[in-house]
Amino acid sequence: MNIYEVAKKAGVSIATVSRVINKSSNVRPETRERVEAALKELNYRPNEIARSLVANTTHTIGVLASDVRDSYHANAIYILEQEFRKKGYHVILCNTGGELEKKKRYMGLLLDKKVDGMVLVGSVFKERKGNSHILDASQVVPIVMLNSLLEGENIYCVACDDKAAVSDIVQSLVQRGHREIAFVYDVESFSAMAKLEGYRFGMQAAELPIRPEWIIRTESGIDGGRNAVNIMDAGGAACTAVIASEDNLAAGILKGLKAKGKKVPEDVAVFGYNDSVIARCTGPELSTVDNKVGELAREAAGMLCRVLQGEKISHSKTITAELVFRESCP
Amino acid sequence: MNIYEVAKKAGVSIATVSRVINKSSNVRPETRERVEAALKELNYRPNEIARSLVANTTHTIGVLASDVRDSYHANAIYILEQEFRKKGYHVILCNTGGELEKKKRYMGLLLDKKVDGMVLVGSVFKERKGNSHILDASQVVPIVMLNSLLEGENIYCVACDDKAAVSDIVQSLVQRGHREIAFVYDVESFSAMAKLEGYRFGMQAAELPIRPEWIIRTESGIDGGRNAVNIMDAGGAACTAVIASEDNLAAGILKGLKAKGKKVPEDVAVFGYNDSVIARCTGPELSTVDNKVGELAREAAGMLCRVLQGEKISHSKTITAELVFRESCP
DNA sequence: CTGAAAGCGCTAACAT
DNA sequence: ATGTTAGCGCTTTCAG
Repeated sequence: MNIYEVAKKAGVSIATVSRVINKSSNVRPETRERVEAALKELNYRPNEIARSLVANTTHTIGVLASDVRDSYHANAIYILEQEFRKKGYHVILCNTGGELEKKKRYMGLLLDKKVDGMVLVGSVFKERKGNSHILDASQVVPIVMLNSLLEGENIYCVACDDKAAVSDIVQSLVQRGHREIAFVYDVESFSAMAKLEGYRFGMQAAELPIRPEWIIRTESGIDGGRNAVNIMDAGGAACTAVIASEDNLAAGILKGLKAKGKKVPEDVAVFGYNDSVIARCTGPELSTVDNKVGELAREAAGMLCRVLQGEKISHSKTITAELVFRESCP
Repeated sequence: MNIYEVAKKAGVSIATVSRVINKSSNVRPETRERVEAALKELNYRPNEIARSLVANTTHTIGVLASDVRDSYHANAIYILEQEFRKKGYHVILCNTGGELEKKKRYMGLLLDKKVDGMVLVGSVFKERKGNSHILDASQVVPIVMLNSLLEGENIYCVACDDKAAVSDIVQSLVQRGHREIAFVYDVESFSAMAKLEGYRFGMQAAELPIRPEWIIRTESGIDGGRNAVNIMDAGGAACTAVIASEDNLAAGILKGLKAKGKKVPEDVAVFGYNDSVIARCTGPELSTVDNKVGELAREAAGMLCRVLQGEKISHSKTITAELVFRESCP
């Protein structure tokens, strides 16, 4: 079933069929009707691959994330897909994991497939050094980075101000009388580093000393959180509040504290990050940070679409997070 | 940058370039080297769109799920993407939501884009009646249904035996002395209905009566679970155990019970479903069902790939779930 | 072993 | 207003 068959059935040339399909230029109403009848009868649908080849645009966006299973990524991807769909774009999803090689390979494949643009979800995409693959790809298609920052002609960034958010947490905790506050994180991502900076900044702003044992790096996940409590304990780091860089870490911390007989929030206040469903499942429920992933994703999709339409837009946008207070730090 | 430029640089015809790219037939080593040098030097990469057009295959799979934010779907999609990637396929992701119209539209778009096959994730894709869009699409490309069942020439199904799993839960509960067991669910999906059947079957097998107040339909999510407790309470349905069709419902049930001063598992035992991260975050941690979504997804991807390679395979495969006992029902 | 040329299904410039 | 035709970038007969 192709355009030739339609043309034959309608008794016109393929050019005319193409015209009515694309609602372009002038076609005599009479002819148009004949063609539309043929279209309907044959149940014709244009081959998008052929269209892509000639139009040199696929209406497809490549979305890279390290791991969709992470709820932050899942949320971002959901919104991205919805928004792009509204604008007529498909989304090719790629789970790159953390390895640089894999990210590079994926980006190459997406370019081969002629995506119109890319969105890199999460701060793992900002490498400590060597972001040349991103720069290279941006020579070909526009790239939007969701929650990391990278400068480049054809690169656009939307990020949440994680530093400010954590600094705000510290301030809130200080107001509640806390002076010994720990910070727990897992991976050394751009975003985790921003949060750590926020912690440091907040402590300094409150003129509080920072003991090195209060900054704890652990494995990811609940077990990582639980383990962080052990590390803190072993280090003799008594503290009355803990800020975790992820809700799941905080959930583990809750478990760890409970195991040590500490009450939350009476003995120790706990803060998570992301406002994921986890924060509402734990007992006590977690105070956390709503880092507005939906808003970021909506913005990211909007930016990319505007760029694709040839608009000139600002290269970066920051969104402010919001603290959510629940039982673990009322 | 196209094959013509490479040909020119190497001083050969485009046919020869194509041959070395595709490692096909005989090319004189000497010529091959010249071409490979040109390839490297120009940093040439074939245009996959053009290839797709002539090959009539895109190496792309459409994956439809109602909502990636759901951790079950996210898990499925992660594995699907990984597995397909290994075999050289890309994945176009579609979040269809629950509406039939949207599902139909998406399937049409994917066919237009000439995907090589589709995977429908989750039991929302099996309609009560009117699955003609799926049947129609299966005339064009093979379709794999992950966790629902539909018969068709070119349709393949991988499902978890949810009925058996819930029936097993009931049996376990009965062994622990429970006789008054409730079942809580949210949407009336194929899978939820299978679980409900399992509940009924299990109760009957244990020769226990089923009171209608024990079967509760509520909204989705934590609040739905919490609400289910109120409904049960209002209905005067005293029971000593509750089985939820989803972990998040179970998490809500835990909260609801706590609010009513009931202790879990002492007063009421609670079972979730999915073995999601939620089950390990709650206090007490949830007993739940590991419904092997990873295994299902791996199997689904494997089946589709085999079908695409022309293999004849069985049209359906069932995977057995596993009960996971934690604090809410030790 | 290599090249010329047809064709995948479509759009768009150019004729008529 | 409509048709003819030349590509888009590639693979694949078919000749040589």
